[in-house]
Amino acid sequence: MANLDSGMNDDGPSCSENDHEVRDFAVNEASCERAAAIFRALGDPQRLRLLLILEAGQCCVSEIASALNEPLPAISQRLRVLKGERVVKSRREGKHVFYALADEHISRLVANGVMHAMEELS
Amino acid sequence: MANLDSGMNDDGPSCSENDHEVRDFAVNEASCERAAAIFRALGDPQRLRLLLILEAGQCCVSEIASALNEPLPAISQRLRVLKGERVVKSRREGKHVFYALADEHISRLVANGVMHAMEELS
DNA sequence: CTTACAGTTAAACAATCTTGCAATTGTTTA
DNA sequence: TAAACAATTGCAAGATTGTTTAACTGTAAG
Repeated sequence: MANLDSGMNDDGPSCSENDHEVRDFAVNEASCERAAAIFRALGDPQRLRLLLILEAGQCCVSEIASALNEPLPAISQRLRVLKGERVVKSRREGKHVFYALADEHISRLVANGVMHAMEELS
Repeated sequence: MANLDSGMNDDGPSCSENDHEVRDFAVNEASCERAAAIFRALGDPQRLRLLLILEAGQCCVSEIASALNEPLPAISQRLRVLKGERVVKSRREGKHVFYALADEHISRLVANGVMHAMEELS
């Protein structure tokens, strides 16, 4: 990552552009796209509410729908978006499809975001 | 944090609705809105690139613009969005306006998101 | 096979967001 | 005060997103 504090001139950019930076650039480029896609998926109150339910354990679609008191297709759509970004994973069991957060990393991201918000608002 | 593996019944909902949950509901309601707003602000590749620059230290608008090789008004707009959600803060110093990440919490959120993406893509 | 239940998908419409360019504000220096 | 530089704002065009209703698929039970 760039070191902004050093090498700050009055005229030029403070962000040096050496080999290391250039090498990292491609990585960051792809990572930014991916990270932004995840953040975008989390960036909706309704989807986030849904994720908070999954934070407590896996759920099937109709359970989520009744917990959030919303029509089932709406929930299914949101889950589709979340699954498209691999924020949640699903598993069919008989008639039911169970959804869960994709991994611990996502779980932590959600928890951190909401906790930050809660601290702010407290 | 929730334990996903345990507490799953065959018939009933896995998400219990006891007093504790109900009490937390109002808090979560507001927190979701706020957290989603933050995530939404982070959910754009261009804004995230900008934030990665700030991750390394404060910068003025024209520095950011030249580092990202983009027109200054575009950067200013993005900063406005980010500041609107209190993801960044600004400080005027003479002709220049310096921007920085709002706090450590935001910094960690950004770093975690991008690191997750990098690991995924590695 | 048919009924009922669980979930997904499609299409249309509204709403929101992003961007680019031009004009404007604010700040310093001559 | 005028000129130059730094940054912000306004506005229109275009793209993305979210929501809703209805139709469709898949699965188990009668």
